[in-house]
Formats: sequence, C-alpha cells, structure tokens
Amino acid sequence: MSPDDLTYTRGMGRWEPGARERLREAALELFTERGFEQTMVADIAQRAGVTARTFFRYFADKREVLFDGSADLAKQVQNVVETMPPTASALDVVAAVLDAVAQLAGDDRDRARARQAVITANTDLRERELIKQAALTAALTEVLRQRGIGNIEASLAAETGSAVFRVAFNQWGDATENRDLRDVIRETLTRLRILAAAE
Amino acid sequence: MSPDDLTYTRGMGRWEPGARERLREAALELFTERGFEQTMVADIAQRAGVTARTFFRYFADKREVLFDGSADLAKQVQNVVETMPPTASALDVVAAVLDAVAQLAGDDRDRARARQAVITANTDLRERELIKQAALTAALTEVLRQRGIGNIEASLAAETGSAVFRVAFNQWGDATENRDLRDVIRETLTRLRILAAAE
DNA sequence: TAGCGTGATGTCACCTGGTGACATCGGGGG
DNA sequence: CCCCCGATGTCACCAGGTGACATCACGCTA
Repeated sequence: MSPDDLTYTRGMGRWEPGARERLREAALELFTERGFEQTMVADIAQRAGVTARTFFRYFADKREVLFDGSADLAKQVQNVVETMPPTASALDVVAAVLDAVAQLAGDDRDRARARQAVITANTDLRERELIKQAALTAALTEVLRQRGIGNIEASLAAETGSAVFRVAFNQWGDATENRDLRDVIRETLTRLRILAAAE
Repeated sequence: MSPDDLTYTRGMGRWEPGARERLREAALELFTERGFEQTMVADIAQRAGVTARTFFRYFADKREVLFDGSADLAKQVQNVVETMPPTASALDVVAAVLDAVAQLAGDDRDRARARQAVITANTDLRERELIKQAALTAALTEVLRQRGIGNIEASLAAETGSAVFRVAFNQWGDATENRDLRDVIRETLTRLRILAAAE
C-alpha cells in the first residue's frame, strides 16, 4: 500500500526494487486470504510482480517467507548477552534475553496476531516455527556455555527460558490480554519459580 | 528379522503381510546407509516389495515412517495421568509422565541412538520430531487442565517438563553416559529446581 | 463349485515445490 | 562507447504427494 507507492513510483531500473519486501507482503496477504496450502508460490510471485523462480532466489522454500529476519534474532541474543556482567547467573542472562526478544517480537500486537493465526492454522508452518525456536534456544545455549556455564546447566536454562517464552507469548496473544509482552514474561517466570519450588 | 520370518513363511495372500513393518525397516536401513534426502520413496517401497503409492497409503509422507507409533504415546500419557491421585501436584504428574515416556523411549539405547542419528542429520526430520514433541506437550497440558489445573499453570508445567525431557534425553544419548534414562531425568529435574530457586 | 463382494495393491495421470543451466537486459565503471 | 555484472526470466527436469480407476486373490454364500 503506502510503502508500495514509494517503491513503485521511484522505480528506475529494469525491475522494481524491493522484490523481497513485496514477496513478503504478498505472501502474508494471500496466506491470510486463502490459507497457506491454497496459495501457490506462483500466486505470490505474480502478486509481487516476479516469477516463481525469483521467489526461490530470495527464500529457501515457501514457508521461509514468513520467517524472514529470524536470523537477526540470534545476533540480538549474542549482543544482549555480551552486555551482561560476568557475575550474572544463568537465569539472569536468560531473563535478559527473553526481555530483548520480547521487544522485537512484541512491538506490533496486531501484526503478530495475524501472522500467528496463519502459522497456527498450518502444520507445516508450525513445524518451521518450532525449529526456528529450537535454533534460537541452541544459540542461547551456546552463549551460555561461552560464559563458562556447564553443558547441562546451559541447555537446561535455555530450554526452560524458551518454555517460559512460549507460554507467555501464547498468553499475550489472548484477546483478553492487554499487558506488555515483557510483563507477561516476567510474571510467567515468577510462576515457574513457584512451580519448581513447590514440594 | 525374527518377527519377519514368521509373517513371511505364513504369507498366504496375494501379497506378503506386514507391509507397514517392512516399510519401516527398509526406511530406517536406507536412511542410515545413504541419508534421508538421498533416499527416494520409490527406493524404500522397492526394498519393501511394494510401490511408492502403497508407501503413501501407510504413511502420510516420507518423514512419517520414522515416527510411526508416536500416537500411542499420547494414550500412554492419558493412562499414566489417570492413575495419579487427585492430590498430586502438577509437577508430580509431569514427573510421572516423564518417567513413563522414558520407559518407552529409553529401553533400547542402541536403536534409539541410530534413529536419533538419522533425525539429527536432517532438518526436515528435526522439524517433524519437534512437532511430535509439541503434540505430546499439548496432550499433557490438556490432561493437566482436566485435573483442574489452571491454563497457564498447566501449559507451563507441561512445557517445562518437555524441556527437562529434551535435556535429559540428549544427555542420555551421550557416549559417556550409561545411566538409565529415568535416572537422568530425575537428576535433570533436580537441577531445574536448583536453577529456578537460585536468586 | 460357481459366483460375488471386498480390501489391499498396482497403474496412470497430474499438480506443486524446488533446482540447475543458460539466456537476457539494464546500469555503472573503464 | 563498450563491457562487465547482477538481478531476473525461461526452460527442462526431479521428487513428493494425490485422485481415479483397474486388478486380483481371498473368503463367503447359494
């Protein structure tokens, strides 16, 4: 729409620039309109003004178009952890990372909900989402280990943190929920402490 | 091998019975020999003595042949939880479920390692594994809710339990590890308590 | 014993996702 | 002014997956 107008009018090359963004938008629109399976790559490409072959030059497969930029998250994790004092406990680091991720993932509630609706409606997309989360968890585990935390300790902290994030993110997506994602995460973390302490 | 002999010699129909089992075995063999991507469905079918079309009558897709029977797990979860006293806490129930799953998943270490090697080597299979775990987690969440545990509490307990299982299962797969899976799980659960209690 | 229905399988045509190889074309630098 | 380069199009092709229909042995029944 509005961003499109800009890129369109100042098109000066052989092809309109911003193909990647157009593909992203077209895909989200079509997935929302007809669903993931009912949308063919050729449809997305056509709406974006390119061919299917070009789609696959930007995205490894049909699903990936919904997860563009998730590689940036790993770098963010790296950055956040580097700014933590060496005295911070594993769980402190994890909490900080969750907070940072929440800022990126939770800034636009409506867009997040729309995207999530598409993902939840399709098993293949759920699979892709899960492995992206797993990749992030692995990255977190790795940076924790680099801080001298033991193997098991590191993966346990990372996996637990991811669990907390998933639960909080889900809750945050609820229609009745209106708190900031970071607040929900903090509350969930507290709940976990209570849960684990009970005995 | 030995079970095959039986079904083979008493083959009395137009086709040898046990096509499903033959397909499972053929698939695992071929995946181990050449890897998942290098194995075509037609290859598996041929080794099992059927056509590719028949493969897809037994398994929804090429990956599913490695996860046959994972639906039984959900029923097991259901059974285990039903035998728990109503006074048991959420974490008690989760611990019991992990114990039960460990018995099924951890009885044959060598076979488990072989299967896991195949899965770990391929992203698509990793995705499928993750969503199977997620399904199990969802089932656990559901039974917890049916016991009157609150929404968030239930999913948090289930997700955390899954996290513990993943970490423990990983550790159990290590070459240097020789304890029973259930012992590793118990230890990991203890570690989690310590981690969460730390301040 | 001659059908007859049935279920598991084979066959075939077809669609879609995905890839490699090569052609094309416009812009920017020499 | 020309040539190189990068982004795109075109085309042929492969593998996963599905629907429709044919086939055939088995067991049941008249």
